[in-house]
Amino acid sequence: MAGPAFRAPRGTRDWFPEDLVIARFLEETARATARAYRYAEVRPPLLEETRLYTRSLGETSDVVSKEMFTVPSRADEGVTYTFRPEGTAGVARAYVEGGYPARAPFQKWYYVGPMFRYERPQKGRERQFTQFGVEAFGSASPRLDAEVVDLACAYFERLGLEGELQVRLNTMGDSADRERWRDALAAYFAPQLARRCEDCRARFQRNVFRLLDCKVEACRQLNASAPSVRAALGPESAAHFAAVVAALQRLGRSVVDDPAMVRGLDYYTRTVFEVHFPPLGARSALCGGGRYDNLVSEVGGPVTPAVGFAAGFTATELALAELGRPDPARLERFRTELGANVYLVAIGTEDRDEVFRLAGELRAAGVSGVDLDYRDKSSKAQFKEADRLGARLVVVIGPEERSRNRAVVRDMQSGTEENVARTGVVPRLQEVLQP
RNA sequence: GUGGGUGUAGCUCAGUUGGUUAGAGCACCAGGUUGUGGUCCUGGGAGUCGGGGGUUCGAAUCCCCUCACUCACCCCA
Repeated sequence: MAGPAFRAPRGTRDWFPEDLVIARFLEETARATARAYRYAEVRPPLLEETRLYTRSLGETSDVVSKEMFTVPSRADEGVTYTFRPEGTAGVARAYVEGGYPARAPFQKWYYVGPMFRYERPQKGRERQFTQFGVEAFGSASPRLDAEVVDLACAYFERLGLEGELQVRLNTMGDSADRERWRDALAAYFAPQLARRCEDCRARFQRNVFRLLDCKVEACRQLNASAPSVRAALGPESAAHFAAVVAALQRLGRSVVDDPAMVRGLDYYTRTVFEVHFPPLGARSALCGGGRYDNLVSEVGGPVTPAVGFAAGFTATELALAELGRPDPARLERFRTELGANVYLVAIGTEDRDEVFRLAGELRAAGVSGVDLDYRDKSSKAQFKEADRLGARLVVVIGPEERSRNRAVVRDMQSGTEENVARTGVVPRLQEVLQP
């Protein structure tokens, strides 16, 4: 056979029913966790005007400079749209456009859905991937930062990654602090560029903060005495950071203070954090987030403090698979839905119409997972199919049953059969499947 | 964008120093006598060996190109 004529675009994949078992687990756990903290779902479009991203994420960010899926507008010359590479900018735009700043400024929202980045695919990274994110608008309280971090942790715990989660926390300061820090870093790094790696020299032009998380050993040593953001913090930012740590402690969350952690997007202010699962080694980061007090005003709204995070399903799914979590029993519910509850078997060709009619009655009565054979299989093969689909019950109708207006109901687990009146089949099945 | 690895049945793979009709396991389908699953047995369908070109009497096997996938770097979820 020749290869398929069409393939899914590079970096994308098809989610087949059996793959959706884990995807739905991730998604429904996300919804349940968000609900526990009273975050409500929001669904902005998958595309936004390109300039929303160049404006909010920063022209020099990698995402904007080389990873956007952009399409032209057919109507407006010069306007382009971009498939969302992340969720926060679009949600912030929707928050403003929906009029929330004036009528109900405090909002706790979450979203689950696909994001797109034009990158070279590799392990744990795709061009289309799903993110679960939360955004809380309208409060600068450090307790809200703590709640968001706590929610992120709770999510991973509910997924089965409990026990060894690590929260790494840092602050980027407010705008003024950040400027001071940037200048200090530039002044410190400039004279040592010759001794640093090529990537660092490139980063120096693009984003000085990024030199801090270089992995090259020589660079790391040079980083050890780099000016800390803490020295550049004004009293308010310093107090905020301390209050976030304290609030997290009140929730029983201890954090790792990581002054070298910086995030790639321009909109972060003050709190930034990542949740890691150290047993995963190099790829231990499960989610990232932080506070973005300037973003809402950046996209046209009034100055509005906000904080949030986003977790990628790809990395999380990988983590779960590598660790053999969660317990398979917890996925059983999703897997069961792929199979049948009731399978109807027709003995002879002339019984098929009656079986088909019964299927209609059962579905109309609200019984779920009702299926039957459509491929003219032998009765034996029909039973085999029922077994493969995990049917709890099989209803058999043959010439004998039809002539006497009866049907046989077989319990596939015990193997016991009972002969019931044809009119009693629906109530009987409802009764058995009820508990 | 830069580098490495891999491409043989639906899936996981084998295929000896290039030698006749390319194999296994799983999966799938059908049987193992009259209307019944899970085990077992038998049989079956299915691959232009990623694609193209070259070397050779002969290529899945050697060479070149190309595509795809994959891993790493950059960056990130």
